[in-house]
Amino acid sequence: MLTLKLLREQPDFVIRKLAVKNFDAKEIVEKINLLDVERRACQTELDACLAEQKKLAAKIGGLMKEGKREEAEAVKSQVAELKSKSAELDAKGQKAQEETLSLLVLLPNLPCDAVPAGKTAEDNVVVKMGNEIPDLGPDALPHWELAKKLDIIDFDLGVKLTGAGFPVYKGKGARLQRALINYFLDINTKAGYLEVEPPVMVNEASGFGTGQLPDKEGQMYHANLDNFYLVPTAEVPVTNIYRDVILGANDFPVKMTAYTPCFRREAGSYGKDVRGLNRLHQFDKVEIVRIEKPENSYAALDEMIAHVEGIVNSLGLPYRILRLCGGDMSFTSAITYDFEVYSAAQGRWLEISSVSNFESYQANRLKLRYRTEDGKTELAHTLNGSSLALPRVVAALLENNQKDGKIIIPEALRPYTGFDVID
RNA sequence: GGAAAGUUGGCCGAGUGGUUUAAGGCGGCAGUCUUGAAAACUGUUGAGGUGAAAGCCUCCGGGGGUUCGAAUCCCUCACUUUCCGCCA
Repeated sequence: MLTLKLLREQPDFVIRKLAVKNFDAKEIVEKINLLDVERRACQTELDACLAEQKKLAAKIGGLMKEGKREEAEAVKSQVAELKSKSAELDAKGQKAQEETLSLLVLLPNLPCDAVPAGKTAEDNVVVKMGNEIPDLGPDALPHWELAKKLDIIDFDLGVKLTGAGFPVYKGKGARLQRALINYFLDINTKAGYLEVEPPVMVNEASGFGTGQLPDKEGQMYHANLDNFYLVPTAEVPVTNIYRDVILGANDFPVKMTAYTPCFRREAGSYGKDVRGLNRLHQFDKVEIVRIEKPENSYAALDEMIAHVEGIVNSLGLPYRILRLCGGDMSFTSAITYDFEVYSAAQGRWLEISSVSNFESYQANRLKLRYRTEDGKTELAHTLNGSSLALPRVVAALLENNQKDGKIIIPEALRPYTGFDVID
C-alpha cells in the first residue's frame, strides 16, 4: 500500500511511475487526494467539537459537586447539541477514510528506476545466463515420464488421495525432496538467515498484511470453519512475524529463512503448462525474507540475488536471471528478478525463484516500522525470494541429468540424499 | 467439546462512573555524584491524526450501546489462561 503522504506530495510522480506498470492511476490518485482533504477537514472540526464537549462535561461534574443542579442541566443541553454535531462529523470522516482505503489498495507498488518498460514476459530483460544447456539427444524424456518409469513420483495416486496437482513422492523421490529442503535450509542458515518454522495456516490479518487479502482471496485455500488460510508461500507467516512491530535502529538486518509446503488454488491454466511438476496445488519451497532500512534494501537485494545464484549454480543447472518488465511484475513489488532453469527435455525455461524488493509497500500494510537515530518512526523495507521452490528444480534435475534411464544426483546434494543415482 | 477466569503503556500491575494528562514498580534514556563503574538521587519515557508551531483530538483486546461524563456499567465478537474430556 502506498502512503497517503506520497500521493499528497508527489501525485504526478506516482502517476508517471505507475504508467511503467501499464497502470493508469490518474483518476484514483485525484479521487484519493480529494477524499483526503475532506477527511482532514472533518477531523479538525471534530477535534474542536470533542474538546468543547470534554470541557463542558468537566464543568457539569464541578457543578454537580457544588449542588448547582439547575446550572448543570443548562450545560447538559449545550452538550447534547455538540454531540449530534460530532456524531455527524465522525460518520462523514469515517466514510471518507474508508473510501480512501478502498481506493488506496487498488494502487500497485511503484516500480523502481531500474524496471524496464514492457507489457508481457516477452519484454523481460535477461541480465545473466549460466551453465551449459546439455544436449540430451532424441531419446530424452520429460520429467513426468522419468518419474513414472523410476516410480519416484505418483501423480495418479495424488489424484486418488486429493486431486490433480497433489503428487505423491515415493522412495528416492521422497528422499530427494527432503534432501533439497535440508540442503537449501543449510545454505541459507550459513549465509546468516535465521531458520523459522511457521504455521502453515494463517488468519485474515496476516493475509491482509502481505497483500494476499482481500484481492487474491480465491487463490488461497480457505478453512471456512475457523477462517484460516493455507499459506501460498512462507513469505506470508514469516513476514507477518514483524506485523505491528517497531524495530530498533540496531535490530537490522533481519534475515529469516523458512521451509513450508505452499498451497495454491490457481485454477485456469491447462496443457503442458500444468503437466507433471510444472504447476501444482501443493509444493515445497524454502523462502528467504529480509527486513532492511530503506537505504540498505537495494544492497540487500543484490546480496539475495547472488545468494540464490550460488545455489542454482551449485546444482549445475543451466539458468538465466531476468529483470521483469513493468507489465510482468507483481502488484506489490518495486523490482523483481526471476530465476529460470532450462528444462532440457521440455525445451523450456521454468521459473524456480523470484526475488523482490517491496520497499515500504508491504511495510505500510504491516505497520512494520523502525526507529531512526533521531527517534522518529519510519517504514522499513521488506524483501523476499525463493531459495528455492522444489518442483521445477526437480523437473530440471530429472530431465537434464538423465543418462541411460538413470538420474545422476549433483555432487552437492549427495551428502543429503545418501545416493548418487536414481535408477 | 464442557466449565471458569482473564485481556490496561516496552514489561509487570493498580484502577468498578466525575473535576486525572491511567497510581506504583521494572526496564530504557538523560543528568547529579564518581578517576571510571555500580549504588543512590533527580528528571524523562508509547502509537496515530491534525497543525508552521504552541496546542488540540484519538487509542485501556475489536465492535456497538447507556450517560452531560466510561478503563470502570450493558450487549456482542475475538483471543489467552486454567481445569475436565479427547488426542500425536
